[in-house]
Amino acid sequence: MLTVATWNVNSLKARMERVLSWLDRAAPDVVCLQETKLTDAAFPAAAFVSAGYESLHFGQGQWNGVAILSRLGISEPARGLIGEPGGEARALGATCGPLRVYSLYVPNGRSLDSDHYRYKLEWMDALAGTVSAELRSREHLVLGGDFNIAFDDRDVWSPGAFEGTTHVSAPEREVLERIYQLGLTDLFRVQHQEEGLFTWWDYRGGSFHKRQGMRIDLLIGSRAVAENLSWTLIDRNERKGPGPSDHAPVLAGLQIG
DNA sequence: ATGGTCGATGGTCGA
Repeated sequence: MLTVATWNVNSLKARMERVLSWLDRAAPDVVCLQETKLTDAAFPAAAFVSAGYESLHFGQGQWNGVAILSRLGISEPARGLIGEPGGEARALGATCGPLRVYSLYVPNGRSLDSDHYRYKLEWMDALAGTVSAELRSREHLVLGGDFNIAFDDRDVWSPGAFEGTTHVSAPEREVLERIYQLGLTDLFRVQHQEEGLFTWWDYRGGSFHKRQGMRIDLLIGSRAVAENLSWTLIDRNERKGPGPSDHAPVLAGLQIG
């Protein structure tokens, strides 16, 4: 059994204590982290070594920043996507044992009429191209990330509340569908079909306790990964207690390796 | 419910 996970930590500096205790408890083999908000120089690689993980980090400080932790070795780093717009630290690829892994922090989009929304769609185009290229040589591909897209209405607490906003617009859902059509699967959704299973809750207004969230953090696997999927879960407990990220980790168990 | 919260900052902005 091989466990992969993704978690938007919303500042690794602010979250490090929780991340280390979660690693100890959840014992994942490969972890994709997003929003580290660190420079590469400030990334706490030594602390992860002490916890048993090799790591790669692609950061810029202040905003964005993605990392991969691995207990299965880590090699062949890819910083950024093929033809990626923006030049921000939002995508990091690595080979971890039998898996080719990407940690992804998709642009938020802000609003449907903003340049940042167009940037989001262009960024997703670059992701589709990169995935397509990776699939030519890799059988076992896993994308873990904060996609900032709720693929269908089951993935938001109130479809009415999201009308006219980002995360649910048809172009966003279509570009994610294009990635699925390359042969990839939303690993959590294939096992859990009900509505109201979320990975992100706004800090404001007690959203978590009101169960008002979105499912935007995804583990997406190629066919060879999906065929060997054993279990998936959202670690809701990590959204509780003092000093949580606004995102919960998502985990998957694979019968690989 | 456009934010009453966070985290980057050290003004406000981004989510």
